[in-house]
Amino acid sequence: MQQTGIPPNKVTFSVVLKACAMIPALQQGKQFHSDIIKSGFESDVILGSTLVDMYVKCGCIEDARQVFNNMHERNVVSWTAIIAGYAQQGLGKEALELYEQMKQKHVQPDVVTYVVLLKACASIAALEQGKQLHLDIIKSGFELSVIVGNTLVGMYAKCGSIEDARQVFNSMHERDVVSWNAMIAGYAQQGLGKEAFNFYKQMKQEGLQPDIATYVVLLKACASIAALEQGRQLHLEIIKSGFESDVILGNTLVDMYAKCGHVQDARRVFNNIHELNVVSWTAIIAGYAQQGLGKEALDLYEQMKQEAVQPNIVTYVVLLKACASIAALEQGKQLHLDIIKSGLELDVIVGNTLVDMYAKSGCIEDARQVFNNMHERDVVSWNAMIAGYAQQGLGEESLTLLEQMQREGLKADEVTYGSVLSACSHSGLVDKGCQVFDSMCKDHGIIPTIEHYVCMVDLLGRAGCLAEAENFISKMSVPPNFLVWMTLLGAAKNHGHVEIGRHAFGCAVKLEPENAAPYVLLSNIYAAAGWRDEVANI
DNA sequence: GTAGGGTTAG
Repeated sequence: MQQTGIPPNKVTFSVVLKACAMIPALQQGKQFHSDIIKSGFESDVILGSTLVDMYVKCGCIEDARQVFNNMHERNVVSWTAIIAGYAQQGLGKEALELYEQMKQKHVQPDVVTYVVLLKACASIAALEQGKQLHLDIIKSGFELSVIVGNTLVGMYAKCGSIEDARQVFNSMHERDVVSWNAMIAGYAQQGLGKEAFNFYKQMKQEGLQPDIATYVVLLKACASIAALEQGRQLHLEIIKSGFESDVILGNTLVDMYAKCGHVQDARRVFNNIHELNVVSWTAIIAGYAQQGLGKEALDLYEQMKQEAVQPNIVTYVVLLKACASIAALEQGKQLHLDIIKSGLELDVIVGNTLVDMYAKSGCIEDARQVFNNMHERDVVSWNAMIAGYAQQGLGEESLTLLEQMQREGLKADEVTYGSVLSACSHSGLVDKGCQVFDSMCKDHGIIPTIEHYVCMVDLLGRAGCLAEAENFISKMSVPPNFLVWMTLLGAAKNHGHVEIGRHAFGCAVKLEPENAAPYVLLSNIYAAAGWRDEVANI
């Protein structure tokens, strides 16, 4: 067209931008953007909205925002396009903030706006805001739309409120296969595999045909509860339905078999996928890694590279976890280089996984270096580093990091405190550990888990404060479990404390009468004390 | 003849 010299008009540009969004093709999109400016169509509201959508679909939310900010005129479509962009990137907070601005400008939301806002809530599990939107939707009468109903079901399910999802589903005037899929997916996400299958049965009874997404969500339900037999049954149905060549379904089957512990079956499905993509490779690599077969996982990575499939963030995370599980430091370092080459080292999740890999491989200095070089750190980053110090028994360092993290305004969570307490215990920092525990409960409002209690008993017990440990157990807000008593019993053994040992033994045996471990420890205590008859008796 | 939306893979 350009060769014939016919000048493109607004409609032409609109159509080609849509093509760029579909592929997606950022470079060509940018070229058209500059052509639009040259042609003087810049201020057209339709082209502006299309440009926003093109940048969104190409993953460039910043460029989309810039176009949006420079628009002379903005209507509901323009606002919806940019809000959808933030929602798709998982930036639900920013999306909801834009909605507030939109209302201030007196632009009325329509059905599509509500759909993308609900998706924004789903992306950040903002249940309260989702409920408020639900009320607005009812007021506007949009709840009769099937798409709105389906989105509400998905929003409630992703926010963890499966009851609300069910209520919306039941009240819907019209349902299609997506409605059923959304409900089944909701149950699968919550690990409620049985309910998911009940819905599937009901769906078929009502005469609806399952589609590819139905099978995908059902297989996820199987994976979540390791229901191998139902997974096999579905596999047969998929073959009968003719969907077996679908790559997404194939990848989901690989994942289902792997999560059910049948990596051989996973491999068989993998070998039959016609067009293996990065997800297929990642799924099978993750399958081997989850089974503790780190070497096989790394071998597959080599094959993947030979097939010229480009790994992405998820692939690297899975591979680093495989390295960490077998402490394969050399391969981990090689992966680190590959990650730097691919430009993905700035991703927070990748950084966190690198810290964890180095720490688990015993290279605390390398872990710290990655940690220091990270551009952005979240609570997981700090937890990974602190856990590394805890594993090395470096109590002071973990305490310093806890303080530093709090100074930087991050909230330590139960995982952080678990690591810090464990580090204190291994370093003999009794007073510090007790202070941290008190501060965790009183200043930070964290309810201690049984793991925290075990740590505290270990901390006191190791230091020889057995009476304090026993007293601590008597004041716990949850009933002490077997491990708590075993920890006290172990401490009693190490410090030759017969009375407390007997008490801990009695409580442990009450909880797990079949377990031989308490008997072994108590007999050791008696033996050390020279009580031969008691040893024989036990 | 032109713009934004629902379920679904690692």
